[in-house]
Amino acid sequence: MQFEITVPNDFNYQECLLFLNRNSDEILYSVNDGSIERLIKVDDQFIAIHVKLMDDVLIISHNGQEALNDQIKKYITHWFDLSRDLSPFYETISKEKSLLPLLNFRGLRIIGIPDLFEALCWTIIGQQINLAFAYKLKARLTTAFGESLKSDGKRLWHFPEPKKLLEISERFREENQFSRSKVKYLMNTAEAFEDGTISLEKLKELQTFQERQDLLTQVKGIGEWSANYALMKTLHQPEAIPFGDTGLTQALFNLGIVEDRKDRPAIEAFFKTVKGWEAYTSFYLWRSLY
DNA sequence: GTCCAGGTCATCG
DNA sequence: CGATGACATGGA
Repeated sequence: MQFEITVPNDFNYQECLLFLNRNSDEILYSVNDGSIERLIKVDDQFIAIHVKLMDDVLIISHNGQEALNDQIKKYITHWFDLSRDLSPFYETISKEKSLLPLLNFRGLRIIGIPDLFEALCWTIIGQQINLAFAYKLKARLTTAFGESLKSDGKRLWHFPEPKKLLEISERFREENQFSRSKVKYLMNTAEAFEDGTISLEKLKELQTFQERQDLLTQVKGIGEWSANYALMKTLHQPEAIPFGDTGLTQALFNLGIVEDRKDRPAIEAFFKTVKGWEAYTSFYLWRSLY
């Protein structure tokens, strides 16, 4: 099955691919010759999708029923944040001299994580270790507990369901170099999904950013950084700022926006100048690091 | 060996 | 409250 998505203004496929391709240990999708493959879950079914760009149109092919086209389109739209008008963002950063370098990445969109559970687990995996190692850990966790499907001779992987992560054993932890706290936090999160404390629906029902952050940080292991990261990547909340992020503070320092990377008030003051576009500014600041 | 990495929690004063 | 140490391990 195949269908098309017309891309919006200010969409740069190459910039998005560059982000997707930043680590070769990524296991949840693959990028080859400008096309992307991924195993996604829609309507409780696992569907292998293939995305490429031709003449400003995204061509989506998949191995599911035609009836799923709408939901798959929704998934892609969320993943690449295609429904956002970025022109006000570029206006905003154009007014800040220190942010002009970010205009080089015009057309880059926040690459989302449509699955809330995956997003939260990814934040836990990434806490306090370097990204390269984090990708390795994610791959180990996924191949041990995730779902997979063979498509064109290649195995595609889907992040584990909450229930599966409750099976993590001490032996797995040791053999795969997870710290005790990471495993504890992952299982806390899995439990919160299993018992209904946290769900995407519940999160969406809450009206304010603060309420949403509070719900997520109820889980031991999800702190401010993790909650805000998930709100940025899964709910596309424009005001989400990953405070405490080392990459973010590094980028702010590099651009001469803060002198002291730990100066939280200075960082908060800076973000007031990009109000409504805090998440996008953060994402572009990360982009400025490579 | 040292330092840091897309943090978080518990425990102080 | 804000500060501080523990946690845990790969990679530069």
